[in-house]
Amino acid sequence: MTKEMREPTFLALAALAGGKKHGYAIIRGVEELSNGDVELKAGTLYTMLDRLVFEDVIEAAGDEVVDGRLRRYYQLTINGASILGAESKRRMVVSKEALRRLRFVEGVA
Amino acid sequence: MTKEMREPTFLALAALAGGKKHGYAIIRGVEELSNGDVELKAGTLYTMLDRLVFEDVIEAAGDEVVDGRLRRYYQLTINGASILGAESKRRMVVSKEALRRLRFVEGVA
DNA sequence: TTGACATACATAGAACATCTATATATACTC
DNA sequence: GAGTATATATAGATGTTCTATGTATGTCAA
Repeated sequence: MTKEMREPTFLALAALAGGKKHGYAIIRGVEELSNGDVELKAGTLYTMLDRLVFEDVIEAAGDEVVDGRLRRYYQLTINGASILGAESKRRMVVSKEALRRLRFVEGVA
Repeated sequence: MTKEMREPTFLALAALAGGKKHGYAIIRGVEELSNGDVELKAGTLYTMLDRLVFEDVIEAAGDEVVDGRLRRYYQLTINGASILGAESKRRMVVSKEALRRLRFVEGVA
């Protein structure tokens, strides 16, 4: 099967879909995208960024120093944007179908 | 954060949204739901079923013997249907937003 | 009749992303 | 001086999934 993309990864990539961001901004972006109910952990994020760079899904997009603190920017690669697009579409199709089926069962949705 | 629901679990619950199914039928259902690109492994499924019963997301729905082979049926609980509904809606919102953002960046989607 | 494949359930151990916890450091506010 | 926000980083624990294997029946083709 196509390897599973886990939720925190999907949300981080979705956060980057709006343009380049540094790590901490991705954490904020994920929080915003999920209406506050997903708080990406720092430990998860920085490990993930290394992995995604290695997999050519994202790439470094310049460093910056603001208030004496380093900001390391990242952006989607072409490949990464394509992967995120495909994953988003796949998720929409399955989610829609799940909701459709639930409505046949009872008034759950 | 709300605990992550992993992809195989989501697909299995979506397969059950259409009504009760036995284990092997869930594997087929997931394959169908994903247009053949996700093959839920037997080891994953039977472990998962035990876990989901324990968590009150699904429940046993009767055993049957067909051609000398046991079929153990499962169905969503009220709780499980509600969880699946919420998860599906959440996924749709995020996926839609990701696609919207990608279109602003370039013609990827 | 042997071999392959579909059906059907089950368990043990490995792999791996995420989580918890911790560390470092600056700036602002109470 | 304590707490919170910003910002990155690493070590170790957790837990779902994966790989591999086992058992067993029925069907179809070589």
